[in-house]
Amino acid sequence: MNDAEKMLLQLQALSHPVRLWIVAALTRERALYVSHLAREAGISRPLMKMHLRKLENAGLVASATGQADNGKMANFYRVTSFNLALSPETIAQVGPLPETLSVRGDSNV
Amino acid sequence: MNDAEKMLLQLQALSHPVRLWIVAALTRERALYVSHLAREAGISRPLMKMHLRKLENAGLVASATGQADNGKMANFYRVTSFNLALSPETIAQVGPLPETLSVRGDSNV
DNA sequence: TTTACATGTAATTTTTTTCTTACGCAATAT
DNA sequence: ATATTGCGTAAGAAAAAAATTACATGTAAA
Repeated sequence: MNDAEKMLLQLQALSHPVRLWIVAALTRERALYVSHLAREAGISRPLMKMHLRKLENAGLVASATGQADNGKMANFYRVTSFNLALSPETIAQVGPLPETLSVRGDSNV
Repeated sequence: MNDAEKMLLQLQALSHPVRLWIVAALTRERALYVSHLAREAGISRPLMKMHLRKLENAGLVASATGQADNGKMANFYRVTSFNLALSPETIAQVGPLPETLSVRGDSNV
């Protein structure tokens, strides 16, 4: 995966209100587990899991198994120390996205 | 519009390969008009217009009417000098998104 | 005048993403 | 034992985003 693809993946991961909230929550709380996050956010656990997966695929959060307050094993997430600088220059630098410049005929538009 | 909403709008605007390409192109070329951009990107003009509108709504590009090489009036776009720093800290700072914490009952999940 | 190229927009389809619901399994506490 | 709380996953509905297509207008050049 090149730089442009990675940047895109990170941007897509962060472009949702719930996922921004997750990052903020994990920044304040060090580590939280899935069910807990789902409750706090007011969404279902499967949905929370999907959001977390998206963030994890982009490398913005990481997961580990641990023990919750109540003794049950839980799936904890923490935020990674990413730093993404977005300016015209940094975007221009990463270069083209593969397959973005697909062959396509112009029409009467 | 608060900081969190603005950040989200910018993230959503940048989370698409074509729109990243547009920003890169406008960074290199100072200003380009819609039809020209559409041809270069290999997409239809209405679609290019939609992408540009999304970028413009986020304040990442700006438009102005001008004259193209061929004498025809054209709708030029240029990139603005935005600078968006994305890290756990900057995201945690912007605060909560309105209505993100909607009331919702837990179910058997 | 006809061709070419620029504009705008609306309606519709296609595709992707988001979200819900429902199932099953494991472990702890009552 | 039974309730509670954690986990995972898969199927399908709903919503949002992306993309196509088609129409209409204005102007410069051949």
